[in-house]
Amino acid sequence: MTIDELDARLITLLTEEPRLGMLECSRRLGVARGTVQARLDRLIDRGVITGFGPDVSPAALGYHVTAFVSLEIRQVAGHDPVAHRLARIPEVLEVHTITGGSDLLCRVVARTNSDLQRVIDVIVDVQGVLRTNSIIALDTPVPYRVLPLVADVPRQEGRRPS
Amino acid sequence: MTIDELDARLITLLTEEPRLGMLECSRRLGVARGTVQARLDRLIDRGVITGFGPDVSPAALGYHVTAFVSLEIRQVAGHDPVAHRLARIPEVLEVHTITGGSDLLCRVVARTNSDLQRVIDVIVDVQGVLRTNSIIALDTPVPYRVLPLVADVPRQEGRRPS
DNA sequence: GGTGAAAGGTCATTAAG
DNA sequence: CTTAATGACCTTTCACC
Repeated sequence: MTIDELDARLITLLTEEPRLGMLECSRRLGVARGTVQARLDRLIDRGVITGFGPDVSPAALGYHVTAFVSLEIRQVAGHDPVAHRLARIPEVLEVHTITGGSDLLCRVVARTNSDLQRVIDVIVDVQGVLRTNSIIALDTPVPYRVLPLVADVPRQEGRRPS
Repeated sequence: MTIDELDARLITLLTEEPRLGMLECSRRLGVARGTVQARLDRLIDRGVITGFGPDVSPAALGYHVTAFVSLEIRQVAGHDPVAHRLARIPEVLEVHTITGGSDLLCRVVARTNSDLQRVIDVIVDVQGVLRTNSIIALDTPVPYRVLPLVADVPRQEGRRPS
């Protein structure tokens, strides 16, 4: 249940040049085209690759403010109902249930700081939300990425073959 | 500097069925193929779409633990040097500079809870890091998504035409 | 390995801001 | 007048059998 070095190279290649065809991939990787196709299919139905969706930048859409909002909620029948209501807010990009003093952590975007106030007001109005605490992301020196992880997996396996 | 309804429909379509060709897109959207291509190109070089990379699931690679680690750092000449060093750790998927009591917020993954301890140890060893505080994400009821936001932008523009 | 089907580019025409 | 959409044509390239 893991990936080998060829898989890692394939993922890396596809990440760097996503619009590459299978044939081009096979040439660059130095393997047969059928191999590439088979590897890709396996990665997809093993759930390693979940999709090829276009990556959209909220900032380019005018949402220049990112914040992490932690919520305390009324804990009745699980956290799910609150999370479900939060999911209906477009500016809420992500929700986690967490350990520590708070119950939920949301990643939120807004057009401006005062727009963030509006979004937070919407969140506070969600039934079951008791308190919020917001932290603004001023800058993102390391944007989300998984490539280093992908490249690392085969090396770890190499050291400790399962 | 925003997107219209056709752009939103195109992004939505491509997100739901990423392996669609331009021709198929044009058919589904009811516009000419050249239009789809032109729109896509414009979205890409306006920075709205940043890439088509394969979405990799860390969980499928064996990294079942996600945590948010906030750091206090020695504030010398900017936060950049520390962030730069953090970027060399594969398990660190994301780094933000933030407001509030801490200076940096990292999204981190690990194979297990005790593996998380190892990763945190690596982070603590980074030069300039004074203190860490970790919050584990137990569950993710709303995984990262931008589609609702994308669908919302044209509607907002429609209401308040610029 | 061959074949049908797209991608990707250019162009002239037309429409709309 | 500028910008965008359209349909037509063409060549290269790929996906599938």
